[in-house]
Amino acid sequence: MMANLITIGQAAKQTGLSAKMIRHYEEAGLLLKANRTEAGYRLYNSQQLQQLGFIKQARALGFSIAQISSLLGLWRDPNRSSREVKQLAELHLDEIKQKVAELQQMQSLLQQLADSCCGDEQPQCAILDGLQK
Amino acid sequence: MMANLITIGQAAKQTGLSAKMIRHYEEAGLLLKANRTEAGYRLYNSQQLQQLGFIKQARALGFSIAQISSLLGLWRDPNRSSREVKQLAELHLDEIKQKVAELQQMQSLLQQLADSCCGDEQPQCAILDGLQK
DNA sequence: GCTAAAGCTTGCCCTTAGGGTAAGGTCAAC
DNA sequence: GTTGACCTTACCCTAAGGGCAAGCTTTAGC
Repeated sequence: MMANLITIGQAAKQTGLSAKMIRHYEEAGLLLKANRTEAGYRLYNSQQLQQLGFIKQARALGFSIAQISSLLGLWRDPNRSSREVKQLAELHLDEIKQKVAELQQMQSLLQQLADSCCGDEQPQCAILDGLQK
Repeated sequence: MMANLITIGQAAKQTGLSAKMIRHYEEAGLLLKANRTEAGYRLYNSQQLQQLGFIKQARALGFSIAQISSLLGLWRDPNRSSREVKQLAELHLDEIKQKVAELQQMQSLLQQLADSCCGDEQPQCAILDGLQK
């Protein structure tokens, strides 16, 4: 069995994460404590690399560390039901939708103010007036 | 002249901010150091209340403390040009638009994954498969 | 007048998801 | 044998506050 173990810097390059993130995920409990060399260097195998990739994808979709912890638990659980996974995903989807709505509300109000400000050399400014009200 | 000075708790109630936020804004330099009673209690007048209202409105539009510091500087400056204000607003508007775009991208990808997950009792799950790839 | 409650003060730790830096140990190449 | 690249832990920093503790002040009730 070719162990093919790599250090954290290699793992970082291969996954696109930073070494700092990988240590952070370990400390946060997403990963089991990595094996170490005699000198204390962390060592990763291909399975752990795959988990790191999973985490990266989940982060890219905006899942929090806590949510990813749950997702990884389901991922590792052969008795999971996809319903549980979908529930987690839809909860997060709702969070995203709400954030989008909030931001769009801000955007709309701010755009209105900006549109009504002539943006010239005069001190009179509809934006400041709007904030003052 | 009826001074009409109020303590921080009253100011908080009247502005809808928390006392903690008001102290935070003072410490961050948005407000001049509030006058104090002999016992050290902060006192606010109507002008300062108006500034707090301004800050609250600006926060509601998503401006950061640093941006609000600039906005307040312009607000207080009789020689300002509305062009400067509008520039700040449009910079922030661009930030918001970018954030919306990022979130909508996440939303779209996550929705696709969720849609392709049947969400039943089986362990096979398109969401986990998608995160694994 | 006394006392209890409510309000104020500062100071410290906590949150998210890491980034940055320092001091020091380790490994590989030359 | 030494230099440079890599690794380790530990600490402080971010934004915008929330929460709590210890202690002082003011107000209200009796």
